[in-house]
Amino acid sequence: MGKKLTEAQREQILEAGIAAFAEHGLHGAGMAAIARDAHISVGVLYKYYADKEDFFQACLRHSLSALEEALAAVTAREDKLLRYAAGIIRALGDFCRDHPSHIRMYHQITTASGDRARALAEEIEAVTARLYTAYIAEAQAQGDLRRDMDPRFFAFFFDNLLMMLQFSCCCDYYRARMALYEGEGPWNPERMEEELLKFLESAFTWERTDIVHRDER
Amino acid sequence: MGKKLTEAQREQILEAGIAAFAEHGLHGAGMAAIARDAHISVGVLYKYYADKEDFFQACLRHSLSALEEALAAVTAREDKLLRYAAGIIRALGDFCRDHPSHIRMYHQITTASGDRARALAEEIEAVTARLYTAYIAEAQAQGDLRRDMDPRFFAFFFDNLLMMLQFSCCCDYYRARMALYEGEGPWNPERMEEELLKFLESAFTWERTDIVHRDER
DNA sequence: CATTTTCGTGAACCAATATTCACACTTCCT
DNA sequence: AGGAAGTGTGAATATTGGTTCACGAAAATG
Repeated sequence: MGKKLTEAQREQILEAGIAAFAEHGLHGAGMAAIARDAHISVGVLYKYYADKEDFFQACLRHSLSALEEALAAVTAREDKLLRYAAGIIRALGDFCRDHPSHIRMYHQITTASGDRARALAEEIEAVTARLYTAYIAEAQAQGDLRRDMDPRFFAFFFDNLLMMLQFSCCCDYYRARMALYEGEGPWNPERMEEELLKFLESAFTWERTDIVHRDER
Repeated sequence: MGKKLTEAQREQILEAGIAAFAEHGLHGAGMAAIARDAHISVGVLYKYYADKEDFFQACLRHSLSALEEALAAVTAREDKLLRYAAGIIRALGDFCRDHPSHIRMYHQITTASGDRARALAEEIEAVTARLYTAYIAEAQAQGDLRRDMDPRFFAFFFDNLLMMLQFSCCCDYYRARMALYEGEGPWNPERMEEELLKFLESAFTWERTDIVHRDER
């Protein structure tokens, strides 16, 4: 009908794209289905975006800016390592609840290969990687972190746990997998955050000494 | 032409399928390409397997039996928790080196959704989930594990770290991501295993007490 | 108000690919 | 050896899905 698209519609298109890429993968998502979900025609997708790849890039940038915003708030606020970790965990948990399909899309992206994978990893992970590494190195210098480990490994393991937390929250496969560990007593998000913090606290601070050791039974 | 397939050829077909599913995903892998890689015609795929789904299931079962074998050896051998953890880490590291495409295929599988995801998670993860949970609960009863945390969470976090380790070893995206943490000094597998064990050891054994605490600066 | 430009539409086109099937070659049986 | 049964082949078929484009409707222009 010729009327120009509103800002809300453009947003709707990107969200429809994210949902589709999240559900069916970069290759599996269909442009026709995306257009239908966004209540526009396929033609308009190709007016605004050169092709499927270009559209996907737009969806990704749209999502990343929301994520960066959520994390920046925590980084500005906290300075003690464990409080920082707690803040990040909380912020990511909220993001999972607000935008589950974004997380699912990130997960789909991890199946890329070759140069494509490198470029995407750089774009998506560079922010948090540098953020965590700098923070953790600083904490070690301040004495808030054990000194017998390379801080880069800490940042890496920390991020590994956070990624799995997000996937376990949003992706069907990882949800089903988590259910296997839950058994009869299901976990709630608060409980999960609390236990992960306990786990991290000891991994962060405890150092093996020759004085402290348990019986060798 | 017309000669019956040898056992080696049947193996070759399954490996070609695994490589294809690993590279392009369940949906993206093409039967024609699989046949070409396995040096057989498409027709034979449909003689041995009803359809693509059936063939995929055969590939999965083939791979899972190899994985179970690798893990069973460790479970039978070790009984002390940290030695067990070290054995599992080592065994999975070896498996990654020997069969990287199998790990990549597992990763692709995690993008499934709905009932499919549940069924696959059950099939793939149930073995390790039960294994780790039982082992860790036992270790806690024996006093090898801190008592202030639910053992199920330990098993879960432990497996989370192991999954990420495997993906970081085999999948392009996760390799690129790990490189961001490595910086200029790349890590070798031994170093990684060692650092992960240190990380786990403190998380496993350290308990917060009111006596020990650091300055609040 | 007439004309031009911009924008959205969706049927049509085309490339990719899962699946089938008539054929040919091998093996087995008598 | 001769025929029957079994097995692999790959061109042909049908379907799916990305992309294009001629059309019509809305805004902009004068």
